[in-house]
Amino acid sequence: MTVTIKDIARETGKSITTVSRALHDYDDVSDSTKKLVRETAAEMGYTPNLLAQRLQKQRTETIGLILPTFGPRFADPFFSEFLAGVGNTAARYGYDLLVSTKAPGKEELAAYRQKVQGRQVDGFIVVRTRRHDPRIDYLRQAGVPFAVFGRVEGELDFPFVDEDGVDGMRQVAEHLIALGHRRIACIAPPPELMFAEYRLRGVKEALTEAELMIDEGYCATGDLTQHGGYKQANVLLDLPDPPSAIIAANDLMALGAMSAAQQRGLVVGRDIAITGFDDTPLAEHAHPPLTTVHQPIYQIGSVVCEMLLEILQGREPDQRQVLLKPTLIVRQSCGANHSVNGATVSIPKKEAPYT
Amino acid sequence: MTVTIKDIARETGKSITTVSRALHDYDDVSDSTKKLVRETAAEMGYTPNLLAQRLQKQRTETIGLILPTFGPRFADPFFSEFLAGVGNTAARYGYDLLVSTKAPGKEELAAYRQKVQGRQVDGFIVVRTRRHDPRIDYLRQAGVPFAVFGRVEGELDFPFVDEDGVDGMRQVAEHLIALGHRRIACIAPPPELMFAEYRLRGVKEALTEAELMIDEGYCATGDLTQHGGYKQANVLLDLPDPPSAIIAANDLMALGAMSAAQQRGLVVGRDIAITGFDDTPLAEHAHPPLTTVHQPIYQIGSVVCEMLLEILQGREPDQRQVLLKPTLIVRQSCGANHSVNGATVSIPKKEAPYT
DNA sequence: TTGAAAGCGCTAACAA
DNA sequence: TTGTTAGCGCTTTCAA
Repeated sequence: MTVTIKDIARETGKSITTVSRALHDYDDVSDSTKKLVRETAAEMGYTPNLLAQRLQKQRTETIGLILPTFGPRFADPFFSEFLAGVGNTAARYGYDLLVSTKAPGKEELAAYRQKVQGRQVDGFIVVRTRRHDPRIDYLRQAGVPFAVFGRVEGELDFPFVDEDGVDGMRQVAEHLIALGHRRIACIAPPPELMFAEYRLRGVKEALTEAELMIDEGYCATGDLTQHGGYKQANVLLDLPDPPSAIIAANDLMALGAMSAAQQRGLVVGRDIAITGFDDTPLAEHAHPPLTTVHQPIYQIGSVVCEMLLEILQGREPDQRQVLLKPTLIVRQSCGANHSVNGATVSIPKKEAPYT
Repeated sequence: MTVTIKDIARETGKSITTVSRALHDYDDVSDSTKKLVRETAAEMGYTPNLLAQRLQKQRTETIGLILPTFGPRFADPFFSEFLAGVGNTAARYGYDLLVSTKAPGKEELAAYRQKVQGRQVDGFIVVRTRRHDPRIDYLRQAGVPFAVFGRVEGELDFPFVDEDGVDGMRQVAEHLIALGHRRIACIAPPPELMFAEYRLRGVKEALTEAELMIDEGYCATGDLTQHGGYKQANVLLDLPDPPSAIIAANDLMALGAMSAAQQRGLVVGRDIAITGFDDTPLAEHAHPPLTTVHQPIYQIGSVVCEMLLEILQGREPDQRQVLLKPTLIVRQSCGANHSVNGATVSIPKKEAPYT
């Protein structure tokens, strides 16, 4: 049924060994036999059985990616692009990508173990790091190669790519402060996520420098979904002294916050400023378009995958730890400018909308 | 380094065969040896080498999923949820998921071939079908098991799950007609996609029944992204006699269309009706919330995966061909109702906004 | 330049 | 109830 190396051997009258070496272009095989072997292989439609090759080589040429899902409805515009970055890079190196989805927790860790011990992957890509990340602890201790999108608290002795969340959020907060905002609230990510720390810190640093009060009541925590952003924005807007600007920790929550504000009849970009983080395609086409921080997510996927692959091939990656400087993308949701059909018009802006 | 069955054999003084059978709970092994073997296996931290098992069994216990990407920026809120549905189901059956991303075309087909011939997968899940789908032709001809999300033109002799796009779009169009709309335009998907056919047909059937003219100029084609929806909506709105309602073929394009309309100062849900398809979480939190057709994407992923797995295990799936009846989700973007903080209020609606 | 033989880790037919 | 043996498809010493 399927053609094996043995069939080619029989067909050409050569030995299995010779066929194998001919196919791999060893230089101790005569050109004539090489030619013969290759031609018959092609004729017979031979393709190597990767399983057998891998068993022999003790390498799987597969990298694992276990996506942490939160809740059943896992519609993240973020991960699909990341996945494409990782996948395309892996394919370029001839590697396969083994993907699964698991909510953070025991089962998740078990999935890592299982893939390692079943020798199904050569290494892992880890995403969405937690402050103390059991996945990284495990991989480190087990000696399994891995590369990470994100950082953790404590020892950063592993290869990673991350965006500089502190810097990104500083830019956002400084921008809002420059626009005259004084009552700036934020919707933070779940605190166990490492990037929550950075993004929050960026906001706080900017506020402190501007000598603005940091009110704990102004800092809500959302679950990174639109719904979460919506709920938390409502909490903030219900405060006796509501904020004039809301910094959401990601685009999805910003969108939710926008819809909460709009439902109250507020005009986003005039009555209230709202900003996001990630610059997903959603941000550009939101209404109004969302001011946010750009994160080259496809590239990040690509680079983190490349790091891992270099390591797996025994090479030293160009850079082992990459911290990307993010770019602030100013659109209309913060009221800084308002572009209609390409023209930029400024919008009447109140200094302190609610006072 | 890693523990194999041989190590256990040596340790227990049993033969390799006995160990293997003990671990698999064969009933021709004495309880005492079973116990002994299992305990030592556990002690030594044994986990089977799946590669070896699979080579022997000639089954990979892996299913392939090659995502067709369109353009570099592939942020699809749709696929991640689908992926979760497929992935979780596969995991439940003990199957792995091999994922890659390829733009439709030669390389894509080559990827299928390579995975089949390298015996890396037992079967495939195919998504986003084209009218004449070379992937399905190939898999059919190669005798590789597969299950499909979507249908194709011609012979439907394979297992699939699909939503009834005709019905879904009929519901949308009929709803708009009932609301008094007479100038209904649509932004269709790329025509090579099979679901374009169904969704378009649904619209046309409803319009024909209502004895409304179907103007070719009223049917734009978008690339399923927000940007595409934005561009095409602008084309439609620039017409001398612009539509009073725009039916977009998916949520993303609907969102883009909304932002185009809003940029012109139109109030969506009052001056113009806009509808989507998919009911991604984006729809619910759009501003205004988007009237759309619900598609249980997680479930679809789960069911299509289950079908394939049943087939791979030699069983007959419960249902081989599933056509889901979609549900119309009426929100505010079509002007039918307008819900504020849970209360439903009707909005003044113009019969023919532009006349 | 080529081939025989061992072995990657496992399963399964067969014999004992 | 257990062990011997062969073999999945391949790579790689080692000898010829």
